[in-house]
Amino acid sequence: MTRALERLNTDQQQAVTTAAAQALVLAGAGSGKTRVLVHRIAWCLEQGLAAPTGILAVTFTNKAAAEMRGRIEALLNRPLGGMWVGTFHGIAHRLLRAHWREARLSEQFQIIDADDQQKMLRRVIRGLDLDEEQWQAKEAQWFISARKDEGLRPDKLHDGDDPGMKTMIHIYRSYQEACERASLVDFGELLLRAYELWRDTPGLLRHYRERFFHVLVDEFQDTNALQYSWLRLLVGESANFFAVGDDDQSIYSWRGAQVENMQRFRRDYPQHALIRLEQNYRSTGTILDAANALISNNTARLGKKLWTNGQRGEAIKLYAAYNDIDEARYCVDRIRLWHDDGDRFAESAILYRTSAQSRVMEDALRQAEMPYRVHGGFKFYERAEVKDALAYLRLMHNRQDDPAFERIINTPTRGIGNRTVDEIRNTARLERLSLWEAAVRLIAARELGARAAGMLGSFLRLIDLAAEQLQGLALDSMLDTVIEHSGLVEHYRKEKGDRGLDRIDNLAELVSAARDFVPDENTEELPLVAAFLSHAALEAGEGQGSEFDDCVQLMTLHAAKGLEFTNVLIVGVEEGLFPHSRSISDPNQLEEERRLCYVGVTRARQRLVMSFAESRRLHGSDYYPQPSRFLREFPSELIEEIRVGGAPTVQAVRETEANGLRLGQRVLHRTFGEGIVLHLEGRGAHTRVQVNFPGGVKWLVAAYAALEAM
DNA sequence: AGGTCGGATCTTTTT
DNA sequence: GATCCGACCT
Repeated sequence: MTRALERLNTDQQQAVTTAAAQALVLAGAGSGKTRVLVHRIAWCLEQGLAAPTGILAVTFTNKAAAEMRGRIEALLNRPLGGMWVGTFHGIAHRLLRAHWREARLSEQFQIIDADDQQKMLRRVIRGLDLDEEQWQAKEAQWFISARKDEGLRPDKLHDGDDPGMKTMIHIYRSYQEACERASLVDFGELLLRAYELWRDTPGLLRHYRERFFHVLVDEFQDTNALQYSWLRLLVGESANFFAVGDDDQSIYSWRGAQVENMQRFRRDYPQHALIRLEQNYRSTGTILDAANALISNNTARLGKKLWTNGQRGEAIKLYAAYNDIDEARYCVDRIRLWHDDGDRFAESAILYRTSAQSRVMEDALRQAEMPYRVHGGFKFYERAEVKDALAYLRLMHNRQDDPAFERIINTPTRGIGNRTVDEIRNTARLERLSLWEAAVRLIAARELGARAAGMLGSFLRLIDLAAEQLQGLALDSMLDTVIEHSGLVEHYRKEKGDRGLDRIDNLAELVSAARDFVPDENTEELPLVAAFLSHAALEAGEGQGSEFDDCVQLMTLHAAKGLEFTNVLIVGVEEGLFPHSRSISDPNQLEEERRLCYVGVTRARQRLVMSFAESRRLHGSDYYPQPSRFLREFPSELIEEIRVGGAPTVQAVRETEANGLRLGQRVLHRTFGEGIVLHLEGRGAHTRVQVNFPGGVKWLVAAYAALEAM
């Protein structure tokens, strides 16, 4: 009996055994999507359709890649044996390392994270003598990343006689030149280079096409234009392409993901098999009915309806809180009851739309002395002190690494001031040199004051000398040496409060991370230092440990995708917050918010609680939001409303609507013209409406404004 | 060179 | 309300 088909339902078996070269699996939440992918691989191997070396499996997150790797090995009961399993970025990185010459990269190239990228852009913008108010690094970063995700280089862009666009393109070009000079590659660049590598090197493409005849992609709905082109290039017309995804869980369009890739796949591969996995093994019937009803309000879906053989389960609880603090208290009470009934804390998750909402929850949890863990937020390798120490290592590894140079030139402070650094920057820009080279030249040319030259010289010597001492050391001793020579520990010791001590602890943690570091199969060919630096950039690492402790789980709805919990509480289900005010006026963004809600609802196995507050403190002032429109999209028989104070019920909101006003509705005003309703506040004669008119956003009292519905 | 103060900003953030 | 940034002061 084949292991590949063990414990699969008929739809899953159909997907796993499909004879079609290209298959698109529409896998609903909780329908066993990763399972199907893993079993598909086992099937191909068992049937002799592929050798391990012929398989490439791609996902988005390191976590998902690690899980996939583990599950494949467990199912096959042996190591991967030459299979490539990784994230898009990890695989792209592996290709670029293997073919750095063809990719026109330096052998020493390093990866910069979003933070370094932004700093670099700030420098570029300054160097171009542009007004930093008008040309913000953040916006330029967004622009450049978006263009790279579309596969566009500066010379492929047209300014359309728009001076703003012209400048943006100019910034893009200058930034790219700066990266090349410093041998640096940002996240988008990894993908774009890897794509161009294949596109422009036919021999290489042929090699990989012959090798990877089986390409499998998880979370296909999250691919961007470039990732799709890259896959398409590899697969060509005839290779096996197994894509698993769920259009209803597409929640990353704001960072370039294109659900349209699912339709594109269907057009590009007319012979494909389309398989739906609709049987859900996770949630109760009640939860699935709610999820189905909610998502049916979206248009342009590929269509899918989840069902289960399981139990109906409890009604969904909807708590109308007096305010955000009351909401948090309710959540804590609720979790306490579940815990008393025997659920572990870790089986309960609190999900929210924005990270800012975690604070009130944390306060309540701490007060109740309930253990909790906040997911997301600061990652280990993103901490300033860790990046400082790594910057030393990076600069010793590659003197052209400008962001590393900038980061540590005066950290810890060593008497090299802004004037000197500016001088170096200018020289670097004018002479097209790296900062390091510019510094060397300035000293040689005696163009600096004696004091500055002395300080700078000793900094350069410090790096050179330490770099020499590192030769032949083990990775953790290297970091130990670097940390010692840099004087970082002394530097942080001076910082007041416990913060400095935390930082020193983290440096020690970095050394032990280096000691325990084992490259995965995507980086094992590299020198250990390079592998470690790449690892630090590509895998920022979770924040604080405690992963195995029994804690209540707190995270944003985005971060919850792919996870499941016995008990889920979705809080702040209010207009303006969820859906977020920034998404309300755009129908596409609104649908994405609804998908986000769908993702949240389908995380729950047994029990789902949603809540909204009558008033909420946000950005330091009080808001009086309406319950979210999403709440009205759930069939009322599935919901049990819980009300303590005088909070408005969803029923009351339905009455307000009966007055003819609805959120998102087009209305006509005698003097302001046509607009869209953004907010509703209060009830009956006191109803106030916020409307987005062409002339700006206005608050009106509904009773007087005589708005006409359109 | 480093500290302090005022002002602007405040969605989500796989890599 | 918190944080991040830049300008200004010491």
